Amino acid sequence: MRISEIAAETGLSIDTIRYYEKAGICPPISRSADGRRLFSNENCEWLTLLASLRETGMPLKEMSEFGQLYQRGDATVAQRKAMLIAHGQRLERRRAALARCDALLQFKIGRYDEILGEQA
Amino acid sequence: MRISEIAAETGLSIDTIRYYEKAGICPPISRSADGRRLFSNENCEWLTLLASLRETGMPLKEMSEFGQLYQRGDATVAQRKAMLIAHGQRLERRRAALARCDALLQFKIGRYDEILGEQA
DNA sequence: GCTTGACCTAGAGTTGCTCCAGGTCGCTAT
DNA sequence: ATAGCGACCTGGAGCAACTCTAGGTCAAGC
Repeated sequence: MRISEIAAETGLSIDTIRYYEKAGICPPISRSADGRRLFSNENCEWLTLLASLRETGMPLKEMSEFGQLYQRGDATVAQRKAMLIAHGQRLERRRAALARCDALLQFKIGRYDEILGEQA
Repeated sequence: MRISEIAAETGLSIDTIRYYEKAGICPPISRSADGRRLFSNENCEWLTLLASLRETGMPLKEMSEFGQLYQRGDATVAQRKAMLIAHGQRLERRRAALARCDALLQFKIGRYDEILGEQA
């Protein structure tokens, strides 16, 4: 697949994908004869996972660490599982922050509606 | 209140609070005789709101715009309401991203457990 | 054969912090 | 008194994670 297809598939920007490759956050991507990136299915799945982890707050350093472990095979499964569980806790904290903010928004919007009611 | 108390209250770092004041993202804070910041209750509530909006992905530019509107009084209530509603939609998208990532984590962890079962 | 569009690279710019060096002030213990 | 401590101050450097720009290659369609 071409880079534009991967961008559409993963939601990452083309620049971000190139940046991830250069910084070693995803594995090196194979190239066509004229130097363009050609993504395998495995590349695509990997970037989809990375996009989801990143979108929910995993730092790049941790993402590349996860990639290193993956490359070392099944011996690192327990470590990888621990990383994903830790990330799950991050999700939980984010969910709580969203809920708190939502409550605050509802409260504020309610007060705005009162003011708008008086003005009318 | 002192800056360390505001940091504890809002979850923002002391550096971030100073940065917000310098960048005009929060209103200027009054000072004690020897130059230390003294936060009013209103300052504290405002920073609490900003912290919650920021934590859930509102850009700083939008936050200061919201502050500008607030300063212009009740005439801007409708605009401010629209901004908060738009932010509520951002919350919704974030919630969906968290849920997708959570599903992915559960799936991956399940597969890791299978591998770990075989290894045992 | 020339233009168009998708790709390439290197490098500069942006956002939003975070950290550091060097300095002030008020308080306590010697 | 003074020496040290802790909480604060400023200006500016450093950093993470993109995002954009300039200048270039190449294949395909008109």
